[in-house]
Amino acid sequence: MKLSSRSRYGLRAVLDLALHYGKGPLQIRAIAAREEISNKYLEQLMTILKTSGLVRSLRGPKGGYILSKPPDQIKLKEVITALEGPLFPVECLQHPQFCPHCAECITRQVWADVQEAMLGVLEATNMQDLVDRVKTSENRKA
Amino acid sequence: MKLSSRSRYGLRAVLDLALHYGKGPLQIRAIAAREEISNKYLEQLMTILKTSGLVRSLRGPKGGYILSKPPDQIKLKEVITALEGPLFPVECLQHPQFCPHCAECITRQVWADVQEAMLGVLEATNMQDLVDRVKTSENRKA
DNA sequence: ATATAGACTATTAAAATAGTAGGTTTATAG
DNA sequence: CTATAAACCTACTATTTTAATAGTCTATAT
Repeated sequence: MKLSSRSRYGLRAVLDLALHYGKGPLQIRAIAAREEISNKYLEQLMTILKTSGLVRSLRGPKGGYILSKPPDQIKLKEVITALEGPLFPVECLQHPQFCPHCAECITRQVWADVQEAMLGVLEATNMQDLVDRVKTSENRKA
Repeated sequence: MKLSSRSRYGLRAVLDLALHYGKGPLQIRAIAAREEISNKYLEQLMTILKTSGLVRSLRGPKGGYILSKPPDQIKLKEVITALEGPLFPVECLQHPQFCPHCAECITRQVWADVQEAMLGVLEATNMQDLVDRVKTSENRKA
């Protein structure tokens, strides 16, 4: 029941982009350095995020990546789903035919409750919320 | 972010034991047949549950497994933790030294929120709750 | 032109997962 | 006392996923 590094790194990269929203593109190299992720691995994550439509890329010198929407319009759920795939704790919630017991399975209801609890958090929070948290935490420090 | 089959099967096995609580031991063969799990694989799961103290075993003919406490004293969290290991969506929540950014990491707070939401469900529900749900769902059918 | 930066394709080492196989021990029923 | 039922124990294995790494190709700003 662990999240992949893909999602951990990816969310940090998106937060980095959100912190720079409106200030031009960020390069992989810069993000990777700040977040201490391998250049090449981050490249793959950015490709995933680009395919999902969350970020846009600009090629060539002075290129890089930008968010395709303002941070307050990006729910965490979108980011994590893009990176991690559909957020089902068990296969049978997504594909009932996966298990012949689905119709009457009581444990399946439990997993539905768990899923709902998780999604509740990820739908209630957007990238701007995280940006704000970063800024207040930086003020506290200063 | 998927639960292992270990946990899915294991919880179903524990629920099976809970449904028969007080009526003597259940054999692996019987549980495996009802839940459509391989005998040998279920055997491993029962060993895990036994090591964690959730079930007790009786050897020899007419032996089998029983819950070591009444169903209303077994929270789902105990069962899942026994099978799945500690329920941390990211390593750095459990071991802050895992990542050098932990102190100031805002995404880490998100994962803490997600964890709290999940654990909320798993701590609020016990095995007797599931037994009750099975019984009401059976009554509805009849 | 040329340097910069993303895009694409392939490979890989390590770990986890979901089993399978087969023999050993223990307790009970007859 | 002996046959048998059942848990117990050790080992193996095929598959998948993960987290990268490597190298080449393409677009573009200056």
